[in-house]
Amino acid sequence: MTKFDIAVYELIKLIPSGMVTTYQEVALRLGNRAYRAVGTSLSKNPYAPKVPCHRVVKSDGRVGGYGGLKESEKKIEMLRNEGREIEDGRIKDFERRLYKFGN
DNA sequence: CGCTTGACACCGT
DNA sequence: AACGGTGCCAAGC
Repeated sequence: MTKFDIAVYELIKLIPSGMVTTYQEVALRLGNRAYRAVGTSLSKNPYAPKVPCHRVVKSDGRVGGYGGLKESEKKIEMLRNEGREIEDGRIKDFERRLYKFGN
């Protein structure tokens, strides 16, 4: 557990239910381009579901990994339960559902 | 230290 | 559109 991890978790807790954001958005909000590092931190997320890491997806609208796996139906189902429609691993109307952190 | 590994992103074929 | 290579940054060993 590092400061970086904490920072990531704190940001992700701000994502409203039903919204999603990207690894890139999180990294940019932290002031760098550590999107890979963001994913690494989430893969170790000890606070699910307090930290809704399932709401963090790839910048192209694809769902991405969850639970330490590259692919996860679990993540998709959770997003569907929040109202997102997902087709073939990709969120429909992704751009419109994207939550951006103000700086 | 230096090298490798990711729940990623971007660019050129 | 699909692939592969390269860049990015924190962690682990």
